Amino acid sequence: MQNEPDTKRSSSSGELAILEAAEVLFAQKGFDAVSMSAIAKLANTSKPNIYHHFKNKNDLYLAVMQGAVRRSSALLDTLEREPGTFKQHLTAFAAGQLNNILKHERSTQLMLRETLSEGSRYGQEITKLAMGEVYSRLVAMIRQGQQENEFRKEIDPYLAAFMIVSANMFFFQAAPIMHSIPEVDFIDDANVYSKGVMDVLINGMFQKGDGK
Amino acid sequence: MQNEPDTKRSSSSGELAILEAAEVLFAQKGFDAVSMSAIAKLANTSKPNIYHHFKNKNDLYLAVMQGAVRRSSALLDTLEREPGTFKQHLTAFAAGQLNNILKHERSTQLMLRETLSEGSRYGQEITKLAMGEVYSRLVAMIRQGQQENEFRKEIDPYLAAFMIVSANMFFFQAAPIMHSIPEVDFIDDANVYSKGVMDVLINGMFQKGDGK
DNA sequence: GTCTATATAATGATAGAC
DNA sequence: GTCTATCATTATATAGAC
Repeated sequence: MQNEPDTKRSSSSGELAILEAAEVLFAQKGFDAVSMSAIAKLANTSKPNIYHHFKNKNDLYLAVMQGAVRRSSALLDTLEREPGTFKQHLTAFAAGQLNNILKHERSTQLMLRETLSEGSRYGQEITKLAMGEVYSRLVAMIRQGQQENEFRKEIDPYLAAFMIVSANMFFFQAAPIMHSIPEVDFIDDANVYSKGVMDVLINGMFQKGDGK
Repeated sequence: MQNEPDTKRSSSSGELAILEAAEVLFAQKGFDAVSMSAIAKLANTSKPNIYHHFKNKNDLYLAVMQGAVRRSSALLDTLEREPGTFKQHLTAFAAGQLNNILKHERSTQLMLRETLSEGSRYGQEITKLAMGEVYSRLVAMIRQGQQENEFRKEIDPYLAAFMIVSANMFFFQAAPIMHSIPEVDFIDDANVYSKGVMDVLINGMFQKGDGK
């Protein structure tokens, strides 16, 4: 029934099809622009069947968000222990997170939508958790770099981490409108982009002799 | 104030109230989540009166977008000719654009929404124009810095400009969910943020002796 | 230009058969 | 679990009076 296991759902076969269809449509058009009929149609089922699995439209949306975020943060763990120097570590993490974003573009789109909706459907809390996870790891890495005297200590690690997340998120978000600018070639290759970004950022944070 | 250049509408008194109300609501909740009744109520008028001034909901939305973008890009001109060194110039421009974003938050919210909507209401074209204007100016400035041997020549000016725009846009977008993190203080002051960001970026692009 | 009243279609959600 | 049929509500949009 539609009771609430706090982290997970039963995920029967029909339920999965509904969830998948809903995720596609919610990511594409946003919560209000998607009708239950459209979801039912894409999931090859009927509207009442959706209501059999989910209490209402909000409940369905929440389930979609939770699934999306859970999938996104899973891959993050594999990036935690990377070999190499400190700078390589940070660079690899940033590139991995960007690839993660692009791999789960529907989840990302959903999360970005939430940040723009003010009186939100508590999906904003979920977004905060997901982004906060990435964010706090980045902050910790940069702090460590400062303690090892690799990075300038006057730099706010929260701000530096924010710049990395910002570059990754906005890459995803602006890609559709950047593709039409012919001189911009980095937008076609996330690895090229990430390398270029981290080159500037790490160089900018780097502890060196000459003054600024 | 409402002197109409060329392609603009009459902007009678009632029309302005409708446009303003629509902009507020569209920015807050998005196109589909806003009803004509709600707009009429906020504008202190009736629904049929909106249809007297605008052909349909899409037409109203387009008018809102155009007005928003026109207002945003107007202030940009004043930033073009800033005194000081090259680095000061770039820093001032970036800070000015961020202030511009925050000053016209409804316009910005509308534009960001457009980037997330795929089969969009041709408002995406408008967004591209508005962002492209800022973007191309930044690219030109960075290029000039490279020609004057102030910035490293191996850096893609398009990518560097993108990083600045990205930092500014995402600052605006993520502010709501960053405010709850107590250690993050830069989010409360756009000038502090912009200064920190440009410090890292300019330092990262700076041409200096030691290799990377 | 602005309104009341209304047409028409689509929405979220339910009842109840199988 | 899945469906057909239907509810009440709300949406966009129009007709026509003033």
